[in-house]
Amino acid sequence: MPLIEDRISSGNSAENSAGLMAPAKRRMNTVERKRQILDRAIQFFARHGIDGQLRNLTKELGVTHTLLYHYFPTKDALIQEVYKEVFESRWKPEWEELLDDEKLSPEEKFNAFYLDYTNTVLTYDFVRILIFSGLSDHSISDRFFELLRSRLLPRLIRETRKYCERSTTSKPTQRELEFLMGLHGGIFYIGMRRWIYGQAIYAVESPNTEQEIIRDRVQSYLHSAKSLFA
Amino acid sequence: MPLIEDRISSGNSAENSAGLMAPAKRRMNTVERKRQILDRAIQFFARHGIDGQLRNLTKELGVTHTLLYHYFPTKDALIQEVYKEVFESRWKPEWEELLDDEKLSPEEKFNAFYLDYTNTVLTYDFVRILIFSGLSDHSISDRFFELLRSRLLPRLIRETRKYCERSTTSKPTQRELEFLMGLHGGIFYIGMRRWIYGQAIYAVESPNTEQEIIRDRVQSYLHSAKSLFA
DNA sequence: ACCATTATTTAACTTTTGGTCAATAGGTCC
DNA sequence: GGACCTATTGACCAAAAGTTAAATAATGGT
Repeated sequence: MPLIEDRISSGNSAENSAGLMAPAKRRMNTVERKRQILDRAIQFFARHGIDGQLRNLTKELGVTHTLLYHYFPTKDALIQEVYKEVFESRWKPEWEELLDDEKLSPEEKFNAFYLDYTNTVLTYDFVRILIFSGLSDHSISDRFFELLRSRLLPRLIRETRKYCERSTTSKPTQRELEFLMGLHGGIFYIGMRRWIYGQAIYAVESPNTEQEIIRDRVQSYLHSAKSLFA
Repeated sequence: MPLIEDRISSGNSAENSAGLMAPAKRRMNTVERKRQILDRAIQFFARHGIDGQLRNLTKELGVTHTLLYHYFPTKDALIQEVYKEVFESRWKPEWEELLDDEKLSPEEKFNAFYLDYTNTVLTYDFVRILIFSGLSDHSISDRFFELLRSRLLPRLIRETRKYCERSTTSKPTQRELEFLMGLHGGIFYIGMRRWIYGQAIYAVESPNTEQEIIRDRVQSYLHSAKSLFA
């Protein structure tokens, strides 16, 4: 009985009543519906964690929870697809190209990389799902860090050394890596504060300030590296 | 039926069978048992999150899950007490005294503070429960950050300015605070990597290295502050 | 040694929740 | 308009998990 009301008052149905969209398709084609479910599921599990209930998720979609089983064999399968989707859609191969670009200075690379990294990775969905994953089975976080460790960190260390005018041949030391993780973690912490702790960060001055923050920190990191590893 | 076996094979009962402890008290006094439950609950919820099941928690204690209701009215009440306990037991008023100590240099204060902060706050229980709280109702994280914001950050900014030989009278600027959060977040990230992502950090060289890491970062922060806010 | 107290257990209830399956009905093709 | 396909639903199940109430059994005081 309450189902009908829920359907009317939620999701696309509401928008329909405003006359802004095409009338509600009672019946969607498979690929479209699956896409829709997956998109919602990402938001949903990012907000409620993997313990969120399927009935609540489908309520947002305006369908019955049993419909999920038409598209995904089990809840866990759905979650794995959410993980995969979030994970694969966020990692940018361009980052590696950027850091390898011969025309840019180390400083420019750091600034450009971390600005884009912030905008891509430090989103509500990604930060929360990454951490939910870390808290439970590590299934996302391990893969993500492996990419970080193998693809990005070596390049960042190399650029750091270039900036310090040191040889880039030898293997990164523990100390160099840890110092870099200080910068990296400090930037990730921006996402933590915003999406985990719910803090409003530089709400007013916004877009410009973010760039300034990153610039300050990158500047500090590189400059200090020079004196620390001289 | 399986209950009996569980009780025999788990918790203090097992230790008793080895003859190492006093014989199992079948019956504990109220305050002692409550303490024991709370301690276990902290570990338990830190590991499994607030969705961990009471039956599993009490299994670790070697008692029936219904016994919990003799000490706590509801699961949520237990969790609130866990939150309160973890929160109140970790905050050290001495930090404020340390940062106000006239005999120490800014650099010494930063090093001493963050070393102790790391050892006190960056523990398995605290980091995970803080984040579980942030992910759900913010009940701990808000209070913790309020203390941080009102008690610690102003002092840390003041010491930063002293180090830079600037006036300490005016209100901290957004930019100064953000730069400080870079240091702070980078250090908190050590706990994240260790207790959320399960990464082994400087496992071999251990205790000394931690100090070195913090020193490097503090050094970098203060030094850069001097040139950034000159 | 007995009694009152209360820590602890046993059994049972309720709600929640992932999952199944047969029935319904929207859409398309002829 | 009928037939076929399949998206979608409704009723239902079983296990999980929080909660309650009554029964049991240590313990401490007299």
